[in-house]
Amino acid sequence: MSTAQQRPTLEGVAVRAGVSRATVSRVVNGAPTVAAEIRETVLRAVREMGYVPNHAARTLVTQRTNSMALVFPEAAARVFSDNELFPGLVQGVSQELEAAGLQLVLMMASSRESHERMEQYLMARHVDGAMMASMHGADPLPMTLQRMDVPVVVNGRPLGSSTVPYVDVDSAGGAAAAVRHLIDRGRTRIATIAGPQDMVAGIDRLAGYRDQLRGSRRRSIVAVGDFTRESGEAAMRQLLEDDPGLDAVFVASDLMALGALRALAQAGRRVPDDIAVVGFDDFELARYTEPQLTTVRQPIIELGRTLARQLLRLVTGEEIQRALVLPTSLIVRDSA
Amino acid sequence: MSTAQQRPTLEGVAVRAGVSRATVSRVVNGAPTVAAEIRETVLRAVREMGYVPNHAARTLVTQRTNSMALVFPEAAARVFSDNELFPGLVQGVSQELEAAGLQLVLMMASSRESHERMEQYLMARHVDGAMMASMHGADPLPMTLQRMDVPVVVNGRPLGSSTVPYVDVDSAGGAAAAVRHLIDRGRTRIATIAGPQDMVAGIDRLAGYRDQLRGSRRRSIVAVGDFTRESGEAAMRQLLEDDPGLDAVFVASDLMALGALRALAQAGRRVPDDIAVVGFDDFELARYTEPQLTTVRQPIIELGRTLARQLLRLVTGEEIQRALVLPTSLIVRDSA
DNA sequence: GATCCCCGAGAGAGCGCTCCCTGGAGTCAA
DNA sequence: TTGACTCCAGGGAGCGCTCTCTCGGGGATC
Repeated sequence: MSTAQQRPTLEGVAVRAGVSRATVSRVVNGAPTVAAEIRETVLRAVREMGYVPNHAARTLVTQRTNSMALVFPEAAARVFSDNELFPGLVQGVSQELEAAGLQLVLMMASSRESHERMEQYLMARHVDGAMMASMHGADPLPMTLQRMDVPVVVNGRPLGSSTVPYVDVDSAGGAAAAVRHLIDRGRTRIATIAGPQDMVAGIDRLAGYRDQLRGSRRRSIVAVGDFTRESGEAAMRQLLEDDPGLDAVFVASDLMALGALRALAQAGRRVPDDIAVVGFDDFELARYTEPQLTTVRQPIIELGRTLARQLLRLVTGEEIQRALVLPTSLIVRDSA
Repeated sequence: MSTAQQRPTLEGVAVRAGVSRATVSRVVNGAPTVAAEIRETVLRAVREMGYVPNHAARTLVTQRTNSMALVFPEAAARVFSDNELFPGLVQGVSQELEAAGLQLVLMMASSRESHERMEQYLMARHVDGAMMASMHGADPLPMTLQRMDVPVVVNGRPLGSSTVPYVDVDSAGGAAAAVRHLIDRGRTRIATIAGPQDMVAGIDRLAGYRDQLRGSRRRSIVAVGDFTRESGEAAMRQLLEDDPGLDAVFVASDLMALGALRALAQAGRRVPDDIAVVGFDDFELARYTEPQLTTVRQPIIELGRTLARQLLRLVTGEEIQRALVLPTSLIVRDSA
């Protein structure tokens, strides 16, 4: 029943324009060695017939697929923080690829075996390159791909030894800025609720806090959470108990800051009057807390774009810096 | 410098296994007409050489690309509510496609011209089918694709006349359930803060509220917002002013409910004691409000899966229901 | 006016795969 | 034993495109 929309081919256009297939190909691909008159004729035929090149045929001979993969390995999407960052990242990547005329293939592994399928797929060069996001732990896949000459860029400094190029945000710098802000506001006893110490973000944010505090000859007061609200609440209670004289806390994620805010409210401490609070991430909900949360913003869309741009360079064989670190910025609202 | 990883081809495997190309093809594609012994030999060769079929070559002859597009037309990603739903939708779609061995091509239009590029791309059958999400207004693209025999399914009941199959969530039912819950709790003067009336979600949620209220012979009290927190806050203030005797409000989005909560706090009304509040969406932040928000949840991952499943059926030529509506469910927390 | 170039168009091979068609070998009934 | 038939493997065409190579013709040069 289907109308069998016979798509026009190069051949068809060639016949209509009264030239050879090769000439049409030249025109379509913008080769300079075509007489203006003939080019016009061909373009008209292309327009009239609604010709669009067959992607598969082109890929078959050029060996380029004109598409890039964005990979989220292994149930990454479970974590709320990933979910929050996901849209921005995709948007950034998407913008950049679109500008380059490339397609985005999204791959989310949901199980161990799909992880293997992904590996196969990428190794088989079904895409021209891959970006890997939300790397938890030390996934060997990026290195494997690199060894097989598949261009790959990862999001976030890889843990362990790795020579894969990456793009990250300046977690340490952001944390330092947050602490500096607290110091500037005259706070003297500044604690932190750190993130898990097996994740780069957790490690770097704590390091930034420590460095800045050390620089100003104050002692650090540390509790560790796991980036969830509950853990933030518990950590805050602990801190209050350990050191009731606190007048500020830098919390390594907005979600934990939310928990901290609640613990503080329950303890009857006013924010920011009694205790100043700074978060990290600038999640949407940071604007909806009471008081609104001062926090560190990551340039998430820019991160996506940079990821894509680096991959593009890699694919075209340009030299790239292995590490690219994007600046974070302190968003001052009401909580500090 | 590149090691020029000569990927093995069917031919190579055939030589190694001492059979013809056609036979290898049969084995790889699981044709039943191959002797067990030969199959084994071939499979061994495949394994040893790490053979993976060339996707482009296969597509060229079969005319199937083994990939589906998920399309977000025109700057959809601007809206927070889309951002919140985006990850779940993608996850659902992705799960289902992965199970079917298909790839997901994500397309986000960022401008008018990219909208055209998308149209070209889809019409050129670079994918086997398309899912369109976040349809704002009455985009003609789905109908155009349908006319060109490109399988397409949209998310959300299309406004205007359209014969394109869609999957939606039961907004009206959810709203009705929310109102019923309020009635059951003994509330008598139940207002609503509706969403924009040029969006299906806004329309349907208001309709559900009205129907349920009419059924119980109560009068409806309506304010209209635009799904933002600010509009929710303003609308709540308005309602309070218009009808100080309110004892419940159904808010058509969690974000607006957040605003309403704030307005109520400022007006010194206690929730849920003085006024009960029910939201809609079950965004993550609904769990972090004070008090925690009772709200209507949409099965967002399931929505994604269903979207993909419907498209799969469409592509394989099965008959499908044009409209599929997934149930919503009331999540009772503390605000009502 | 003959020779040499160079520019621009066409011919043709082939990318890796599927699938139709052919044909050989084996099976079974007559 | 033979013919009809089945079963299964191979041959080969061709999907739509790119790209190299070839070749024709017009202008410049002597």
